[in-house]
Formats: sequence, structure tokens, C-alpha cells
Amino acid sequence: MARSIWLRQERAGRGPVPEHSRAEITAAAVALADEGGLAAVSMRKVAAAVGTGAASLYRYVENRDELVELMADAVVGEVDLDRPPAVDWLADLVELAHAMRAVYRRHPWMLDVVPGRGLGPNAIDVMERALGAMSGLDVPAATKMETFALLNATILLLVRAEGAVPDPTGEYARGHLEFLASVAAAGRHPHLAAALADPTPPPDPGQDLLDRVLPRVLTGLLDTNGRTG
Amino acid sequence: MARSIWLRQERAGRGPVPEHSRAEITAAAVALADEGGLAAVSMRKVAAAVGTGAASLYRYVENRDELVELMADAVVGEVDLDRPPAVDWLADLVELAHAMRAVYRRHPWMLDVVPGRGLGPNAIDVMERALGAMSGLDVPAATKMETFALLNATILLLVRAEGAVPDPTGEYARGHLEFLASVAAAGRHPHLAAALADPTPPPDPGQDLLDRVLPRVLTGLLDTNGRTG
DNA sequence: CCGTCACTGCGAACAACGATCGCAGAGGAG
DNA sequence: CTCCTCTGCGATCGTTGTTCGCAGTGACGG
Repeated sequence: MARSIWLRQERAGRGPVPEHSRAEITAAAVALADEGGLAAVSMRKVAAAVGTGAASLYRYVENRDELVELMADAVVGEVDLDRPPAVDWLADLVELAHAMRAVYRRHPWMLDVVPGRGLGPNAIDVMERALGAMSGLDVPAATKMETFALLNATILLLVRAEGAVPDPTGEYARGHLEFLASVAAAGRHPHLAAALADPTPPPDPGQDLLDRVLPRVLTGLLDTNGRTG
Repeated sequence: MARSIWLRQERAGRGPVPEHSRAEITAAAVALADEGGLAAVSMRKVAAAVGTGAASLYRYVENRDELVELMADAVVGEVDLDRPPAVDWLADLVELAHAMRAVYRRHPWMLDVVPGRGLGPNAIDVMERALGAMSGLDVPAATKMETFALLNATILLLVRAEGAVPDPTGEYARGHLEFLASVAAAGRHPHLAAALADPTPPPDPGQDLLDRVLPRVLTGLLDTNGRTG
């Protein structure tokens, strides 16, 4: 297995000057994903978009998974980090979360990227910003890292839940609600039935879900241990 | 697009009796995934394992995605729900989380399943159990649903972080740590550098990470609003 | 009982994919 | 200048998801 893409030189230094760059190939792939979803990103299509041969792509990336890794990090690079710190750590993290969510919403295919290969340079920049927001808290570094991970997971969950991956026909979603209702009606799930029948609106229905849920997650993680110091 | 698999009859009632069942095909697919990961589950391999033709599988499922949906729900069906309720809602949810985590650990390919198609019957059973644990809390049903979703997301995150998806050579993971260290050493990420250099051990290092993190998430979500009533 | 029609199994085939091989040419190092 | 590494990439390979259409099965209705 090759070394991490982030550790490898892009250019060897000998031989002809490459006609393209990782950034160029990544951008073409991102454009394809934005248009047709992650599955639309094939090596042949990316190569055609760049104006090269599919086999040439393997000079730039090890495999398709690596290309997807480049794409994900490139997109995270769109997160707007040029903001002055907010009034406190919580507000700062929530603002960062909004900036991150904006990016995921612009690139819904990101929800289809299986996490797992570590962080690229842009993701590390975002994490640095989050760590900076938490720098005044007297909690272990491990807790801060966990908090960042959960912040990201929460955003993904909420973007996913709001249907940022659109169902073209809406039929499946309706079918699912139909299924839930039939399960509830069958009588073996009284709590589900109660939940579906609950007329109570969510607290602050006009409030952004991210603004409601994320602060609770974060204060749960940090506040009981968090000491501004 | 076909209706949700959960809404469709398995057997039409006319014509020859099918030689296999959804459950049988799903089990074969799960076995393949357990052995070789999700990518090892091809329609041909599943068909061969069942003893039928690849084309025949399309009589049982609409496509491969639907098969994966069946697999995921089948595996969630392994979650042990036959436990008396714990002392309180929090302990009950944490116990449920442990049972869920055990299942994810047994089937690490579940981390590669892109969420999104709604819940199958087994997943609804698990959600029912979680709703039951929260039934005494005076919070809106929407909050309870969100809590369940975040409980699941937290488990997945932690299982993923503990490396439940093994890197066969370990080389990539080492490469990533190398990269993080080099970024920190480059000087543009002082908070990351501080975090990597932090000698403070995580709180209660002998404690299960799930036991440390999840109660904080849950109480953050529910406790400030939660009223046992 | 018979005819009709929906259903089942599935081989053959198709289009598409990820990835490799090997050739020709470019360019750095000694 | 020679050698060797690097770049571009067509052709090719093995594999994949999926569809078509044929032969046979069994329910339904007259």
C-alpha cells in the first residue's frame, strides 16, 4: 500500500513536467460529483473532463478511493474560517458548525463518503479552528478531539435528516412514512405510536435545528467538565 | 422506483414457489460481508453462495442497494433487547448502546453502509426500545427521536475511531500520525501541536469510551429539558 | 378441465467500471 | 552523451450490476 497521499510528493522532479495537477483533477471530480453524485465520479469521466486518459489518472492518485479522499478534503477547504472569534467557546463552535454545514449542503455527495482515512490538510485547518475555540477550556486534549468529532457527526446527521440528499421522486420517503405508520398501527410499538401521535411541537419550532441540538451536545460534552481557565 | 422493500410482499402468490427467501439471501450476503467486507458482496457471489443464478436475485430484491438495506436491518436484529430496564433512563440508554455497539463490532462492514434509506423493522424495534427508555421524560417526541439518532451516530463514531475497521498493514495509520505530527511541527497549527503534546491523560483512562462520552451527549440533549414525570 | 396470465429461475449478453501493462517520449543526473 | 526515472495513455483484462427473453410453474377464472 502506498503512503498516505498527504505524505507523498506530487511531482517527482525528473521526467516530463506533468500536464495536470492533483488540484485540477480533484476539482474536475468535485464538479462531476456536484452534478451527478458520488457514483457519477468514474476515473474515465474525470479523465475526460480533465482532457487526459483514464490511465493517466493513476499517475496522480493511487486509486479511486484516494481521489475521493482528495475531493472530500478539497471541499472541506471551502469552510469559511475567516471570522473573528465569537463571544464564547460555545458560540464560536456553533458558528463554525454553521460554516461547515453550509459546505455539506453545497456538496450533498459528501454524505456518501465513507469516513475513515484520517484528515487531510484542510480538515486539519478546520480542526485547528475548533481547537482554538476550545483553547480556554480546562479539559484534556482528548476530550477536545472527541468534541470536534462529535460536532462533525452531528452536522452530518442533521444534514442527512433534512434530506439534503434529495429523493428525485419523493416516492421512497412517502413509502417509508407509510411503513412507519403501519408499524405503529400494528400495535407492537406503543412508544413509536405515541411519538408519531405526539402533538407537541418541537421546542422553538422556528429555531434552526443545528442551533437547538448542537449546543446541547457540546455543553453535555464540555460544560460539566469545562472550566474557562 | 419500486416501493420500499418493507412494504412489498415477498411472495406473489401465483407461479412456482420460490426456491429461496429474502432471509436466506440476506444471510448469505451478511456472511460474505463478514468475511470480506461490504465490497465483497457482489450479486454473483451472493447468488453462488445461495446456489442460484445472479439474475435470479433480482426476483427477490430490486437492486444491490436494496440487498444492503436488508443486510443492515438483519444485523440490527441481533441487538439484544431482552433485558430488564435499567435503574433510570440514562443507564437504560447506555446499556442499549452497548448492545448496539456489540453488533457493530461483530459486523464492522456496517461502518461502510451509507445511511439514508429509512428504518427497517428491526431498527424500528431498537428505536422502540430507546423510546421506551425515554418514555418517562417530559420532552417532545421530536427530541426523543433526535436523541436516538445521535445515540446511534455516537456509537458509530466511537466504533470507527477504535479502528474496528482494521488496516491490514497498519502502514496507513502510521503514515497518518506522521502527517499530523509534521503539520503540528510546521508551526501553523499551534492548538493542534498543543493537543498532540498534551500529557494529560483522558479522564478515567480505564473507563470505556462509550461510558464516558455517551452519557454526556445524552444528558446534554435531555437533562436540561428532561423532567422525569 | 383447460386456457390464460402472472410468476420464477437463470444463461447470455450488455454497458460500464477500476486498474494494469507496456510502449514511446521527456527530462534529470552523472 | 548515456542511463534511468518519470509521464501520457491505448489496449486490455477481470469484474460488476443489470436486463432480456426463454422455458417452465402454478393460480385464477370460465
